[in-house]
Amino acid sequence: MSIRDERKQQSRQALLDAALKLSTSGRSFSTISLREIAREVGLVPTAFYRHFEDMDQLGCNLVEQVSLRLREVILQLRQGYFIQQNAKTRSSIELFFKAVDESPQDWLFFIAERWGGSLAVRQEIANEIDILIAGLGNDLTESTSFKHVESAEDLMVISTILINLSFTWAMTWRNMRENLSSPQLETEQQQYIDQVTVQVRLLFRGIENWQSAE
Amino acid sequence: MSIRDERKQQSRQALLDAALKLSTSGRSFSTISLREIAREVGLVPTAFYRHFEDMDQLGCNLVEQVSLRLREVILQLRQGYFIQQNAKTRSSIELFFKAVDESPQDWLFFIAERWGGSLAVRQEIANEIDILIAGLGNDLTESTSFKHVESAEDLMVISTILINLSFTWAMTWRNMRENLSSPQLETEQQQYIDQVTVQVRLLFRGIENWQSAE
DNA sequence: AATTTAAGTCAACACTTGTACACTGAATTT
DNA sequence: AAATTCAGTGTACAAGTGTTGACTTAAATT
Repeated sequence: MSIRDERKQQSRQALLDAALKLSTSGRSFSTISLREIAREVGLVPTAFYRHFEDMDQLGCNLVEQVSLRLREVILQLRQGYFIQQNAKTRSSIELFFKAVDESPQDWLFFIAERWGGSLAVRQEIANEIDILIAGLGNDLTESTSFKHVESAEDLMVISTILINLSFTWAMTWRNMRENLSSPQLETEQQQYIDQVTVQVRLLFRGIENWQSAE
Repeated sequence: MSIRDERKQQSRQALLDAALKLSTSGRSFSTISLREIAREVGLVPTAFYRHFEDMDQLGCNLVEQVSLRLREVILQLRQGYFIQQNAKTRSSIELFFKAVDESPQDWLFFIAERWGGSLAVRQEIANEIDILIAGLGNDLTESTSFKHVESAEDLMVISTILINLSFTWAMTWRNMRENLSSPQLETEQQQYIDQVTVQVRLLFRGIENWQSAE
């Protein structure tokens, strides 16, 4: 890549990073301005247009980028769970929250903007969620624990539940960090992990006793 | 109530209604302005301050009002389900979507602003969701289907799952209406009702086979 | 070495925004 | 009947917004 292209790429990435940072610091993507992003990066407002047509386009590109990272993380979580035979539900959930804490901005942006103010961004996220659900659904197909579930559709249903609930878990988890001080936080977090563990166990209990097309 | 108070109340309600309308027409609450709301109502911008300190306060009052209506609807759904003995899951879900279609703005606002741009609104909604969960949880305690579940906490977990999932259902339902044309819409909706029915049956299958504190 | 390309700059525009302040006039109270 | 209250008006201002067009200047191409 030429020097010029490389520098352009850097600026472009800086704009995306700034947008992600600003739209996950208490406000939402649709309330931050083109000028704010440029200012954050140290560029003049008009330079924005050298990289994106408008905020919507930046938003869509940001979703794409964030989605790629989330897919990677979720993939690892899936493998961690399905590969080891004696997988404990609780430790998997702990890993999930660890993943959320390692890149909270990705999760916050993705989940908050799912029903957020920009139509273009919403649609992009909807597509991406379909892919996430399909991916997890595929994993379930190959897992031994669900061999008795005959319908592939039913496995997609389970995947849908898990993905959607996981978004609520992630947001609730992050909200705790924002609202509680450090001594209280630890115990509340443990309690929440317990609670989510019960949620998942309950769900799996349903799958164990499931018969397709009843 | 005096004539003056009555008129004030009317204006106040008009402002709240306009805010709800504007923040559920493709954009979000934090992107609409005080002036837009006043314009929509037919008032001068500064008249806004006779009713609310700022947009955050209006937002909180709006959450309060919307919550009250949602609580009422959910209460009826709960009674409809628990009172009749031969309650069918599918018809209950149909009733749920009917409720969503009857006041879509309430659901859209409540769910979208749950992770939206205004901190004050977010906190108000969080409180309200806790109440919704507790209410449904109480109902479950009294239902014969769940007598075998000993721990009250476990019932709250079920309630939490149902409430959180229901929000996703409502939003997905509404999105279908926005993205599809009328011939396709009907069949897609039926399919989605089927899908959600499976989700709920799966969940209940889990509860049936549940044992607390395992 | 001369020319072209294009990321970033600069100044200026037409708008919208929240809010302060002094005002009007009908409903209320005295 | 006179005085008061207060929802709604009108003007004004400083600050922020998206977008325009003409510019610089270093990198890339010829």
